[in-house]
Amino acid sequence: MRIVVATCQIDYAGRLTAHLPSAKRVLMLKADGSVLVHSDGGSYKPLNWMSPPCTVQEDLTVDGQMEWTVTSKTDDTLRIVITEVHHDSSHDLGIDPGLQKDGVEKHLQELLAEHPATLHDGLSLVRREYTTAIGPVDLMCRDSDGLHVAVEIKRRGEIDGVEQLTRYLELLNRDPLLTVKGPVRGIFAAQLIKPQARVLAEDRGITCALVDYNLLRGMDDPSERLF
Amino acid sequence: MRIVVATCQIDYAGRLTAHLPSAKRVLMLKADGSVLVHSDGGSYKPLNWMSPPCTVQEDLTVDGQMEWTVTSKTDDTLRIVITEVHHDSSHDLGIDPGLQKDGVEKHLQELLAEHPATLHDGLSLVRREYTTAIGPVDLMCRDSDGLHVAVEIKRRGEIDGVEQLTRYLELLNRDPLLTVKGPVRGIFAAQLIKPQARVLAEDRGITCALVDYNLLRGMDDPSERLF
DNA sequence: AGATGTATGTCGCCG
DNA sequence: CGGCGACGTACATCT
Repeated sequence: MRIVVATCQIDYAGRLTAHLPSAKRVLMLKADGSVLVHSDGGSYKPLNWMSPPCTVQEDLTVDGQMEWTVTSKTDDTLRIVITEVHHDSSHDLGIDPGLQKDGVEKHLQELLAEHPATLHDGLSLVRREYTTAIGPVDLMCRDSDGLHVAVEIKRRGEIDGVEQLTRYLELLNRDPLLTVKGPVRGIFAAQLIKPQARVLAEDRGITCALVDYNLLRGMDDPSERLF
Repeated sequence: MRIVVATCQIDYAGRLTAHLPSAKRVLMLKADGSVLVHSDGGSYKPLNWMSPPCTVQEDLTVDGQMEWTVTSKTDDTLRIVITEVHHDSSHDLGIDPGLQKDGVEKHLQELLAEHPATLHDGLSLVRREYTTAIGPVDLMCRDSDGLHVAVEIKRRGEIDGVEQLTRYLELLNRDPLLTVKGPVRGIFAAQLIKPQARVLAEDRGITCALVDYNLLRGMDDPSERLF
């Protein structure tokens, strides 16, 4: 990792064209050749960047300015003209052990697969990621009467999630094997359900279920968790 | 902007929970208080971060390690325990003049609104952002026979864009005022059209039009442009 | 402030 | 490698 603080102006040409007027900025050159241009504000997104794989070529212009030309395989180019270098240092970071995540949709799905009855009394799991022609249903369950129940899980329940579940239900209810005892019902499960999504779901006869992640996690075997 | 290269371990708790084991990483502290944790790979996205507005509190643990606690208004927290500092420098960057972008969908739309005939011979503009109940049609045009033509513009033409135009056409073709002389046709215009999108569009009777951005820009009045 | 649509989105999974 | 969906999506724009 090389870190350069420099007064520079930048031109990017790729999917779009962009220009950065001359100013003092931070340039990060990662080991894989990727380049990030950061200012002192904004968010984690750089002003400009080049994703790997790419190559950096360092040149000197006729008037003695340093110029970097970053080129990707897809012909995107980032041209950085450096007027003044304020800082330049390199650091060997090694390979990062990586990030351990917890609490995303996949994890919610695992927990609900273990405890389907928290969604509706008497509910039991048939299959996780139940495959259909238009995509996998998060959880396929059966209630105490033997009726099938399709569960769509979201961290945040919005309208598109209800649409997704509606499409699944439409398809599933054409399957004679699943509808022997009656139609397949739907449960829309999320940690937070937006009012519009709730209205749409209930209008379509889909049950909404709020998921308490911390409660579920507490029910889970703590010895399996790292933290 | 403060840049620290340090051996550190990190815990994040917010919308999700995440943990980073001890390793050498680059920490960027921006003037607005935001913090970015970068490794030597990946893309422009940091391993972990905290978006502004947030505050950084610097402490010393009982065993003499440096510890940063970054807190946001929404109670997200990022805890960074630093074992060893390899580099630490601060730089006054000032306010960045900002990025000038060129070639995004909006700009394409402006250019095509000025030159609709490049999409199809004899085409003339009726209205940009033609409002319907399900959203605005990018360009509403009329051809040399007086038939209405709805144009959907994308930088990259993919299936969802075709779906969008299909929905518009379905609705527009129910309007007796627009269909006096015949049905409303569709043109799917993009700088690049993916094969699947092209197949779907043509199957639905939608014409595909590749847009040559540089050509259009050349037709445009150059005195209006900055570069 | 909330809803909507775009993004040089990126990332990961699965075929 | 392409398609598809999730993301701590971020971000701008409009209501």
